[in-house]
Amino acid sequence: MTGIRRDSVRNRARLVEAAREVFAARGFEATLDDVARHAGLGTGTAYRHFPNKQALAAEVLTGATEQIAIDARAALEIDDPWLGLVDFFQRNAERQARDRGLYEALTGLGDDEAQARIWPGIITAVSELFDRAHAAGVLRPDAAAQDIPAIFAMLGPAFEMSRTIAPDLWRRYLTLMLDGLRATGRPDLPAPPPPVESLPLILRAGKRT
Amino acid sequence: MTGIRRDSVRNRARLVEAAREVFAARGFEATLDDVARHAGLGTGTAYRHFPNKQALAAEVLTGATEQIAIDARAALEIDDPWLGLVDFFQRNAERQARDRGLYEALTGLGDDEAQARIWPGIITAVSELFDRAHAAGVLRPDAAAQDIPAIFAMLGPAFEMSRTIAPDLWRRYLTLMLDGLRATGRPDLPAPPPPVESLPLILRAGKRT
DNA sequence: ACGAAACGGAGAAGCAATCTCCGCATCTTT
DNA sequence: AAAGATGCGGAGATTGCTTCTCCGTTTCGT
Repeated sequence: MTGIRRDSVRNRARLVEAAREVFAARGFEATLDDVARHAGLGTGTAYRHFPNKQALAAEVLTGATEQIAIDARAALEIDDPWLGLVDFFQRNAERQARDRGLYEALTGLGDDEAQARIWPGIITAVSELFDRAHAAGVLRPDAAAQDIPAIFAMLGPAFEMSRTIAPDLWRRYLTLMLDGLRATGRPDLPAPPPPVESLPLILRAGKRT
Repeated sequence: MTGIRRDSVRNRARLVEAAREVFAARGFEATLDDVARHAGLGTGTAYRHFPNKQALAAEVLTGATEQIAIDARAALEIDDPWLGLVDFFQRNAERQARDRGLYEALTGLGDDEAQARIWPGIITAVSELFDRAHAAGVLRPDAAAQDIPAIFAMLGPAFEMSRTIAPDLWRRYLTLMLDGLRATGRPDLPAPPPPVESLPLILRAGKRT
């Protein structure tokens, strides 16, 4: 009887690491072949360790996604309700700006179950941030927690620009939107926020069929 | 010698009309076959009248794109500098919300020459709107004309949501961003606006290679 | 040194879009 | 009304991917 081969274990780890880098840089459009090559391994090896791209992606994203809800809770520790909100958005935007795969997983382009699993937790956690800010009167009264996925979706193009133009450019546009969210005597927002049931649709919007 | 056949002329017109509808609804991902079928014609007919999809798209977009610069000039007729700016954004967003093909043509996903042809005119026209608003002190001082394409790019996801959730939803997020642009004692924007030379890159960002 | 396990990468298989081809239908002209 | 020219239709050839398999060769563990 033979034991577990050391090279096999090492190659699996290399694949995961390569996938992390490749998906972050190019999103899920990258092929498993791309990942394998980047890991210095053959295609066959990639397919022996993972049945398909989704499986590998799932492995890579676990943790990255949990982090989001953790961040939301951390933001609640910050005393100033406004700064807490800003902190949440900045932390998460920062990650997504660096990781295209993460952005795609959170908004529509990745796989569906992942989204369904992740967002409810985020919304719940962030709703508290919103409630607190509303109570303190620092957030415009007509802003709602349902606006969060929409805001992240809109940041997507800003992340892309950041990649090609200047790494920090997204901060400019996030600030613009956050300033729009502030409560300082401006007109009411037109149109109600999207209904909660349509959250999945918000995220799917833009997904090319 | 034979004259021009009437059915041929009519079919060409039908194709253009069908293309207008199909591209508006589904963007340029639609195939020429799709357009032909929607026109009630065969694929071959489509390819006889237009060498390829781009040619048809060009025909459909002429006019729609000129309209934008016209709108910008019209907005200058409005006395209130702020309202003029809002008017410009709203008119254009409205068109793009209804016409996915137009949005794609203006931002990165369409064909490149079209963009190069259109944007300079827009920027020039809108720069005046910005200058006027800056002079009146109604626009945050650190906002620049280069931010316009970026803002439109970010509205893209909002347009998609509007299509699937509520037709007016984009107004909510446009207002959010415009409110962020307003001059009412808020912190400076981080990161400078993208340099003018990088405008094409801004629009290309998000274009999948 | 031997057998089991894993590797590599060419290429099979599948898929989707673009575009061609030619027998058939429809027009215009006389 | 007949004839020739022109346009139509849509099946399928072509092209360009990506996904995934297969098996001769290499590397590992005992």
